[in-house]
Amino acid sequence: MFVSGEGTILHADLDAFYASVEQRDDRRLRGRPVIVGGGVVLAASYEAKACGVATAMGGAQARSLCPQAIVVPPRMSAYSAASKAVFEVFRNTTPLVEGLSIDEAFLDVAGLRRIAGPPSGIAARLRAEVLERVGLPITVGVARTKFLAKVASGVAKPDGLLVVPPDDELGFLHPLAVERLWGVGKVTAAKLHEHGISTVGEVAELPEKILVSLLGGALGRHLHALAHNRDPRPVQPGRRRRSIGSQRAMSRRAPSTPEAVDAVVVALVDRICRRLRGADRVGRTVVLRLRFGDYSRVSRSHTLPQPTCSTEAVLTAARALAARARPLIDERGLTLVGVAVANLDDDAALQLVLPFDEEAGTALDAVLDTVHDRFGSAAVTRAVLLGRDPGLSVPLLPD
DNA sequence: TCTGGGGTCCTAGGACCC
DNA sequence: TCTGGGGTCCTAGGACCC
Repeated sequence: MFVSGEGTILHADLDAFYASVEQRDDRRLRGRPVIVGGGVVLAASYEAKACGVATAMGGAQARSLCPQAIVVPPRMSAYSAASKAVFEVFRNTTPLVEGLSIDEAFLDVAGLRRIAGPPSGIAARLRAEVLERVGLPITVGVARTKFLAKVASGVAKPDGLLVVPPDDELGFLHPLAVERLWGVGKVTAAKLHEHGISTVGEVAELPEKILVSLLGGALGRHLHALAHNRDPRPVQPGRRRRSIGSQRAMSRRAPSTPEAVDAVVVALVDRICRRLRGADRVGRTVVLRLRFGDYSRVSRSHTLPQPTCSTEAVLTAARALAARARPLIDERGLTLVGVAVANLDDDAALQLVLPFDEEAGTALDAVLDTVHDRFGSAAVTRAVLLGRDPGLSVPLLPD
């Protein structure tokens, strides 16, 4: 495939997102090392990163590396609002926006050349606009493929813009460390290092078969393709979330009695189901995730016959899973509980059609009983009855 | 130095079906 | 006496990402 001119895919990535929001909102933090989060580092400003502080690092280690750092508690609603504002700037640039997380997205600007000029100019204006409207620094990578655009923004960070010239993509890519490849983490990097492979170019020299035998089918083929700069994935604006979950750390000191675990499970399920209803989503699989004192983890899951966003239905399943895991909890000591609902369905409204017999005065009660059983009491109060004959159709409108 | 909270995707085995 | 080939769904675990 030959494409002339610059690539048309932008990867836009906010720099040290949470920390940048804190610096934006409190001028005393500007230019100084900032750590967001106490127990572990959720985000570190570039001044803190210069001391060696990294995301997900334990708080004690971070403070010893950077004693002068200012530690602030996270303000999730502020980050969420900032993210919304940034994504609005993205969508003003092009409708083809694929969000990857709260702070990064792909933008396809292929169709904009006539009205907005070349991608490098669009990218420069995008950065200026995010800074002006939201007050946050953002790095943009521009390339012909998503993968390369993401690599480019990673290399250009912080507060940078990097356009990968289409006629020298491999020249840009091959000298990079394998860790730059999307999908190569600690474990995979270690396996590659064992075989004397440390750059992308060295990965490219390996036959696909060898990579597959080393890393498994999907990852082997994926890395082989990426190392040769093959990435046909289009920017997908419509991507939807596939699971919604919530988790909470448990105190090591307090014993995780069944009652204590249940209280956490109830709170998590309540939060998740509110989010499900708020997003007009329903799910079928309930997953319980546990982490223990020895850092081992397990998950237990159960798939329901019908998708639901009902707190009661999800809670019943989650409680049963917790009961199954009880022996492990007693044995290893609980440090984290998570619940997730997966197998999400896009349907905004569910329809339930039941036989309706006008003669029998209990027909409506029977329908509402069924609605209650399947979707919970909130659905009953929202059920709108439509139609008469031969069935009664009840569209359920979640929150 | 022991660690948050939110996700994605892949693998592998077993049940079950034709 | 011992057994094909294909598929789907579910469960559990693991690696990885921000």
